[in-house]
Amino acid sequence: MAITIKDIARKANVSITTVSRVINQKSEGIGDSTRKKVLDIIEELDYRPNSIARSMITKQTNTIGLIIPDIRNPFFPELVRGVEDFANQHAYNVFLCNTDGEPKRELEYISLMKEKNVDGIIFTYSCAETIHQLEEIVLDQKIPLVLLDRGVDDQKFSGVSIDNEKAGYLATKHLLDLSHTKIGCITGPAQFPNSKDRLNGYRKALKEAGIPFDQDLILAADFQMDGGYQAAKTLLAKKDITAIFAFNDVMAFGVYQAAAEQGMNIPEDVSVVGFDNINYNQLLNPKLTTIEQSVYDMGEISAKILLEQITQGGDVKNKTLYLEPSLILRESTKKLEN
Amino acid sequence: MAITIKDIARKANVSITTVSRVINQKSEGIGDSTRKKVLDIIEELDYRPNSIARSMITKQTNTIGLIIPDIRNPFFPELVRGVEDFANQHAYNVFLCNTDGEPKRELEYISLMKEKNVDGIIFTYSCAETIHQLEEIVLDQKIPLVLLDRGVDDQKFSGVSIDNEKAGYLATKHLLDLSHTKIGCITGPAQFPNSKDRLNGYRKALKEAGIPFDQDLILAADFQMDGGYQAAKTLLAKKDITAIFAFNDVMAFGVYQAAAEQGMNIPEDVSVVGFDNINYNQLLNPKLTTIEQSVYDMGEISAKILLEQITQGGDVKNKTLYLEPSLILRESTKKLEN
DNA sequence: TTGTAAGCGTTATCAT
DNA sequence: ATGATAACGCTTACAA
Repeated sequence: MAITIKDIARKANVSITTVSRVINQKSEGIGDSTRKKVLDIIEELDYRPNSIARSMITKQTNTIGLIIPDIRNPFFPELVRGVEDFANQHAYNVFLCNTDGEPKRELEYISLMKEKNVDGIIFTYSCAETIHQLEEIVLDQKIPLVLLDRGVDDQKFSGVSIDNEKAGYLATKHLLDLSHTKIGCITGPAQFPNSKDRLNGYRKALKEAGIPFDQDLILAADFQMDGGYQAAKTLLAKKDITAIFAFNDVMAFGVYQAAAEQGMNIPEDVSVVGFDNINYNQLLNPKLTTIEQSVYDMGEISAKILLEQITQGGDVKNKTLYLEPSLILRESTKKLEN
Repeated sequence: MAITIKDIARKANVSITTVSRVINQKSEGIGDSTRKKVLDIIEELDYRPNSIARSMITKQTNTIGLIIPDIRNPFFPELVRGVEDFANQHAYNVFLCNTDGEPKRELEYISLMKEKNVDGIIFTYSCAETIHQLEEIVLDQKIPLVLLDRGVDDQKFSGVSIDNEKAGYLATKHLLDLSHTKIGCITGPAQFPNSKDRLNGYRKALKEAGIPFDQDLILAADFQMDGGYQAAKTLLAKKDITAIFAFNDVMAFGVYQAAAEQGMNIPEDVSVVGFDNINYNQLLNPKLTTIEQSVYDMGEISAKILLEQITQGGDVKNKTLYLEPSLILRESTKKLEN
């Protein structure tokens, strides 16, 4: 049997109330000698208050839920770390949940987290439809929630994301500046807001340069390497494309594979721009030019916003933050010679 | 105010006991009509029992702690996923904790997990000393714990790991078979049991081949890319080394960098073997020959063992499992011409 | 088949 | 400055 506040009280000849007071550092009204006595006994017995019992009363668990598609996607470890570090610094623990982007599991985890009485949730969703149901589940119970990365709805929830449109614009502009005009695009799933926004940036850059938008140059994939590979194969085959903009680095890896298979060199035959700047991608040959998003920061900031909402309680205003993307120039893009 | 078992009871005109019974699916003694009535109301009000309150009584939280050095190390996402999947399938949630291998944080997290009343802990430690303190903290309270990956102590705790000695042997043997005799070794921190075991395998292979062991060929690093890079620089400079065995892939990446800097080609000038077979390393040029460990499986198995211990309660025998490593032949090793 | 009541380990309220 | 006691929301003997 674990040792409880009662044991401390008994051994110190005080009431459990007193013990509770010294544990919670109530400054008011405790004799110095009593405090010391209690503290000593706590130390001696190595007593730790049972946080479950505490939670019952305080309605706080010092726990947050972090729901993401898949930690194996190299984008997420950095993000998770940002969340966990900030949370831990503020005495919170984090439940990690992988949904694989399946709507059913997304909803299940949300429910589960509610059942476990987390103080708040950070959620990277995959399915737009989930968001609607979220409102029912979360909104009326006022459990703080911040949407992370995949599109953000600044009406109903707080959110953190990069400025995806700007990012799409930057990447495309870079290729245009290198005289490319036939720029293939491998997007994420069409319904993802982040994909839409990046594509908007792409169109904007094109329009600015007076180049017509060609739907045939756009292929949707799944943010996986093989998806990028398949899409690249199609793009490289059927069009006189001189550059490809992949909406994440992992898919850009697939482009590398497809190019190698077809005996095309990067960047001589085709320029490639990625997205995310995940670790170790500078090991690629040639090194990948890509869009950097401060993933760790995103995680940290989302945790910060969440904890603010938690501590401020009830009716805080939602807050949506957009981080600045930037272009990392490496070796996979090259001016088009003619 | 969230809705409780009382609300259900009141609305159904039954006692909370009855409600509790139908929630927990006690087969015994509940009238079909009552059950249906209660179920309907639960559905209607979308009631979920408060797991905190439940935990107070049952002494179970359906929660486990997973303590690792750093999720950003590409070895861990796969492992974490294995744990989380298995846990989730059995209605457990997992707290993710990153220690950066700092002994202080390792201990803190263990304590924290105890305070949060997790049902068990999966622990990848970094500091041998931590293990001693673990005994005090964990053993006398019989909180189930399984040691993962970094060395295993089959006396006091359960554990899951690959057969590191065999892995070291396999890698070294492969290089010996290719006629290499001057084989540099970049190990992990010297005190890590997994490093020691891998080195033992290296020695064993050498001995078998009748080649003397040379301590100067062995450099300890930190499992990070830069550590591998530094060590490789030293090794490549001072010795007529023709092959390097790095104790993880990330350090092998560092070897690639160092080799490139010194204008050495892999595998023509130096053969390289890695360890872990992390994702995307086949994107390296040349593709990395490495030791495969079934990381996902390790995670899954550790979760399985942990849950067994949890459900069997009290005095289960500790269980230590060693998985089989295997050599993945790719392009970074080559027969030594002479 | 159903209900009453005790109790889990805390904190919060109100006395003393 | 300290203590008695009622919660918190549930499960579980023990009754009925």
